[in-house]
Amino acid sequence: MKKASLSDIALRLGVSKTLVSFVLNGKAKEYRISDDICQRVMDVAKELNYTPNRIAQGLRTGHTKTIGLIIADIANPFFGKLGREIEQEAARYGYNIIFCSSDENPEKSAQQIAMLQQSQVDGFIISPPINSEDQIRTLAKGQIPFVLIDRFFPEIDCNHIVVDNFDAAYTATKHLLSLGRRRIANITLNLDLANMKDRTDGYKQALRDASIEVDENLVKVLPFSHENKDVALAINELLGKKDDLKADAILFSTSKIGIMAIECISSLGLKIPDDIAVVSFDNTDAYKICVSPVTVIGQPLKEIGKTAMQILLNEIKHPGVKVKTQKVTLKTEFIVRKSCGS
Amino acid sequence: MKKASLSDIALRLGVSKTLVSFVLNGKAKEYRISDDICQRVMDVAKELNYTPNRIAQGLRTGHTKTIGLIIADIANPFFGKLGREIEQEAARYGYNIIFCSSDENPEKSAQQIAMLQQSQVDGFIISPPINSEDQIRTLAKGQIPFVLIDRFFPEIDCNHIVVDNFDAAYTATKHLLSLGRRRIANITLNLDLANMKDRTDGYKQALRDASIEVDENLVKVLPFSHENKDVALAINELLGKKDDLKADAILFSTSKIGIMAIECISSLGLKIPDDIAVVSFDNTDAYKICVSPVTVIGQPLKEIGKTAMQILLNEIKHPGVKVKTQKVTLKTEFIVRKSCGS
DNA sequence: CTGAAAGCGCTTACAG
DNA sequence: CTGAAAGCGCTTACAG
Repeated sequence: MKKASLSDIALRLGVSKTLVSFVLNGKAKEYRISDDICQRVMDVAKELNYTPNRIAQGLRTGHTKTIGLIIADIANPFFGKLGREIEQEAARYGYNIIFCSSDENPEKSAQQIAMLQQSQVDGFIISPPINSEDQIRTLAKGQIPFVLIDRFFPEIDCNHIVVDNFDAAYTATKHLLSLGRRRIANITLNLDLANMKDRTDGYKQALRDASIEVDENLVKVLPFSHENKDVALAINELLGKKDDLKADAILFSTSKIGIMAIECISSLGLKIPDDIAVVSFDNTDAYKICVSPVTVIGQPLKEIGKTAMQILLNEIKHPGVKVKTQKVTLKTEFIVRKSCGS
Repeated sequence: MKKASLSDIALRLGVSKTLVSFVLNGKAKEYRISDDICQRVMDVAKELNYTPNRIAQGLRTGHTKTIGLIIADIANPFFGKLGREIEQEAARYGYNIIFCSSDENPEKSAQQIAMLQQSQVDGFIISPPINSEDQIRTLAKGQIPFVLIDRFFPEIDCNHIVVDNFDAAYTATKHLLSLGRRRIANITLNLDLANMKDRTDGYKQALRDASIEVDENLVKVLPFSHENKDVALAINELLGKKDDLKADAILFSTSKIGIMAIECISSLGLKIPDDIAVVSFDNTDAYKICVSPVTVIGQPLKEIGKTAMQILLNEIKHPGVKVKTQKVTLKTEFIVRKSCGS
């Protein structure tokens, strides 16, 4: 049994599709359609189990009520939680989310953007990989609203909502310093990524402000597709040295790194915080039940997701009107647990 | 600057849309279109930066190349990882995924199914909440292919792909028994959910097979929306008793429960596995860095996701032909770590 | 080999 | 108050 369409209802009632459309879209009073006919349309619609074809609506009206979300990896709890917040906010306004995991790969994200454009999404929320500047620039020239999250490109003028990464890393590093740690390391990802760079910059600045020279050997940069062995190598280089060359604390720039690193540290038989203090970005669940619960920099995921959707929906509502680009920087929350000692 | 359409190309070249459509869809040789014209169409398409409107294609052809995914919560790493596998497999065939988190709420899932139907998805992958039997039954009567994952309704004949929950729980419980544990508890979710029921059933059977009477006081059933306090209450009831009434081991039926429970156990100052042995469903990252790395029942997420998509795509490819419903049960992997002692 | 035409299911000026 | 008609951008019989 095929789905009922507008004309099925119209035919049945001997009225025009126009009428049916008006009634079903709540424009009955606007067009002063008689209560009688109005009621009959509704009745038949219910009887036929009518439900509008959004694809047809989309073709006609030009908006599909779906938005495209491109993040690094939906399996990463950080992005999963962010996705959830975005979904929730979107649902409140009847929008659907198509998600795409880019794996921080600009070729993939380019292809995903193209695909989503073909699908006529009404807007994008993107966590752009490195080397995707051109894609974003092209997007900025186009008509489809979008907002960047988690990172952005300082040189591109467009909506974005990020977190004060510099400040967060600075705070975390100072915390470590205040507890007497001096050989503080940082394990991070490709520094071409603005957020990662800011984190490492904040870390370095805190050291300098404490008159400690930055030792580049203590900054380990991992590839995006890092696996346990990459992390293990970094940990070995950091901790497998003589006492006065060894790191006595580590700042992890992502929780994915942190989890792998802690697993590695434990397997080496080292104790946190006694042998090594540890602090990490992202308040992931794993850190709560860790050998030594991890002191973290928590990000306001709810606020990021909600704000991103709000900005997007606002632009979708008012196409053409060039509102000021929204550049939002949110504060993080520093949560002290036991992994830094006391 | 508006997006170029088929007719823009046709107009420019003074040919018909038909022709352009044929060329761009790789049917040039099938319709023996001259190489010359073929080339010119391609050139103009590139020049105009043409890209097909999938929404229009969808309206015309009846398939949108998008599939709807309904799971409990994309922020839950279990579903996040599953979503990732599904996305990956879907992408290989040019399909997009719209995801919806139902929160195990049947009203929400009903609404999401309706929404996705209106969006003309080509198929569904659903992890159905309790009390959604009617929705699934209705779906089964309809034309849109779908496959259930993680749980299913034994009385409804439809595609599903699940894991041998009974066997997994049985194995885990036997493991605990073999290590001398006798007062083994189980913390689970609403047992109306088939997978949860199977887990608890497997647990009970293992006890019976070891001639141990099942003590219903040791089975704690939490609401779906459980929070720390709910888990804390269960833990207190299990461990806050006199020695011979106290549980000496717990099987967690989900990792979400497990993580909360372990956090709670730690905060009580109890040691795993000395004070209490612990084993859990789902090999989540958190368990690897846990106070005492947790022995788990790992699910074959990759295979679940991949198989589900395969079944779905196959049905989409062959509409109408009523293939046999696919009912797949996969094996789990029992991974022994330190949380049960030795 | 190529084109005119219909139609997917809707919305929305326009006309009366 | 109501309807005929156009059109969103495509695909696909059908005809020549």
